[in-house]
Amino acid sequence: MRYWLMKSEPDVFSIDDLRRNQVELWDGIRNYQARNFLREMEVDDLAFFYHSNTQLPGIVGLMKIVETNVVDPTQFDSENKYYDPKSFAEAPRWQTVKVGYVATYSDCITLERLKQLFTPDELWVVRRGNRLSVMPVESAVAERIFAVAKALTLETSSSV
DNA sequence: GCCAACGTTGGC
DNA sequence: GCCAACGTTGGC
Repeated sequence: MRYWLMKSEPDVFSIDDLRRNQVELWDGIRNYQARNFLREMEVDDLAFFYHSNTQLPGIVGLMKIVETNVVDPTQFDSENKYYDPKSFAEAPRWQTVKVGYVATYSDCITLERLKQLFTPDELWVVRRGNRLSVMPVESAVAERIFAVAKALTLETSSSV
């Protein structure tokens, strides 16, 4: 089982939207490196949900991969923002996954916090100028993120 | 195949 | 809103 981090702009699609829908197709990825990671995903892999391009960027929750190698339908829809006229049904260029809601953390693990805790080699999202929206997270790093999430929850509940 | 121009991402 | 990073496009 592997761990991942996936970015989304909360104005477009947030952890609250995923909680409401429970399962969602992760569409619109049009970067080959990100797509290659999507292709590597397996059912039951876990992915951190990261809010980007927002007031308080950071990890806000957890999701699970529920279906893999899904052809992204938006590539064939000329009305869609993610339409790719160079992709053909016989050989679709863009595959993605369906994700399932697992949890929302009681507090956002902010980018600022992540930068304090992890080196750019450990967690790519803290790399300066990083634009990749889907990336792997090593197990040991994932475990440390889980520990931080747990500590935040305890902090919150004990301060009430 | 090189590289300048351009567009997008995303933190701040 | 600014701008650094960086992927993509297109002329040559």
